[in-house]
Amino acid sequence: MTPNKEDYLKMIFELNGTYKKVSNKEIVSGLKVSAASVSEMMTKLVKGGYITYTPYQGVQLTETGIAEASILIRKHRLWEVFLVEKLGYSWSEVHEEAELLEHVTSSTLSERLDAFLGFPEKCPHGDMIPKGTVVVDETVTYPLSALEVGQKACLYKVMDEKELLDYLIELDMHIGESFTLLSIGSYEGPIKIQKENCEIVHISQKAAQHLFVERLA
Amino acid sequence: MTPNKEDYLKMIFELNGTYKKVSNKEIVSGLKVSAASVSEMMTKLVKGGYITYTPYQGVQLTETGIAEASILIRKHRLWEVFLVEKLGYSWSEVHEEAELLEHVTSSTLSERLDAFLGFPEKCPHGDMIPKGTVVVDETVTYPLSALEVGQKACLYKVMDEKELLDYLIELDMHIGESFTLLSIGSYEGPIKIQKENCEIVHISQKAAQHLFVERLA
DNA sequence: GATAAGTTTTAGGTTTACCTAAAAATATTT
DNA sequence: AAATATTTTTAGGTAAACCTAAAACTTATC
Repeated sequence: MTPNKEDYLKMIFELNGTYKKVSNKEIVSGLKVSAASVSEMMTKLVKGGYITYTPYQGVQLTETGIAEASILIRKHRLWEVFLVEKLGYSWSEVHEEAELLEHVTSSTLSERLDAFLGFPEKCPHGDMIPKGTVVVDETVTYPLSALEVGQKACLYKVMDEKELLDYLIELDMHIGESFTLLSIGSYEGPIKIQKENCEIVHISQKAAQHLFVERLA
Repeated sequence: MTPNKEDYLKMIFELNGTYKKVSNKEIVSGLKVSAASVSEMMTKLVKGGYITYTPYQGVQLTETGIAEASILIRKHRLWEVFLVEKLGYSWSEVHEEAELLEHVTSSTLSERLDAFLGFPEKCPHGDMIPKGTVVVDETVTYPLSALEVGQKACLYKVMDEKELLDYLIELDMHIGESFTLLSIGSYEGPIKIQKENCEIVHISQKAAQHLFVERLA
């Protein structure tokens, strides 16, 4: 897919480069490029003032870097809302399309799109849509796998990964849906939850690690 | 802007490469790249089977080339409709945005966009939107500059060029608008036309060469 | 603390777009 | 037809992404 500077910045952002150092290794697996390419790009991003770099330690976004990444993420998420709400895409299909659209979106276009969509707060996966270049505080969430039995929670966001999204559609689970954790299987067995309509759903441990929930009273 | 193969094909199409040979020179000015670059790209397009090339004579699109170009033009024009009708752009602003969007539009996306827009027939500049890969016959039009005094005509399409489009907005002229030609100034003087609301408009000869009209009875 | 394992960097090369400048081919003018 | 002008091609180079393989550095293990 040939990521460019913008993609690197976004990846660093997604790996929490806003508040901690991110290793080259993480970027390598995130973008599926060679370690050499990452190393080379980090040098360029330092020159551009987007990141600070401690060799062998990792990179962290500067203010400029955070702003750049936020703008891109904003565009990405606005397109996702558009694709789902206006064009009838399912939320598991939108990521790849948005990935391409984001890079050719002028600021004028993103502002008008935002207005057209009625200034949405969140993308279809439940992530906040940054306003301007300001990074929005995300709600405190936990992986579903970290909950205790009996805890009531609400599905808040989902890692943006096609297979996982398809799996959720199969399970008929949606963002914003509340449920109570019934039991956690041993030996990697599935987690059992009960939805508000009393339906019982079995979720693999692996998926549970990528589903983020808000604890409810 | 760094045109790629798709842009070259589209440019050849727009220079009527469907039914006649197009010179390198024309492509040079159309895409604002060096003659060397055009020459190099033509070699590649021949290898890909998109064009036939007679050295020093010019290029012509093959069936494959026509199909590729039509798909791209379809995407371009659908985006233009979207930008004007849904996002409130004026028709003089949409070309550049659509130019970028068209390249990142999957066939799924273009089909869904088409449906969302209600299967429009024409883009905001009055050009037909190709359906699938089939090239649609364009209505027979003439440059406004070729009309005779007294002829009634209808503005059908406009060369997609920002300055010209802005000029038309200034003159309050719109696609589909009917008028009668009153007089043609000598010494490159303006052409005078009378709109249906009786308003009289003066159009420069230069603009008149880039405005295409349908003759009315 | 020495060895092994893992990570990052450097070195050297590829691709695909671009370019300028000069050579070759064609077209036009005298 | 010869000279001039225009257009196209070729030759040689740049830029920004990529890569593999080997060297350098850091961390973990024995």
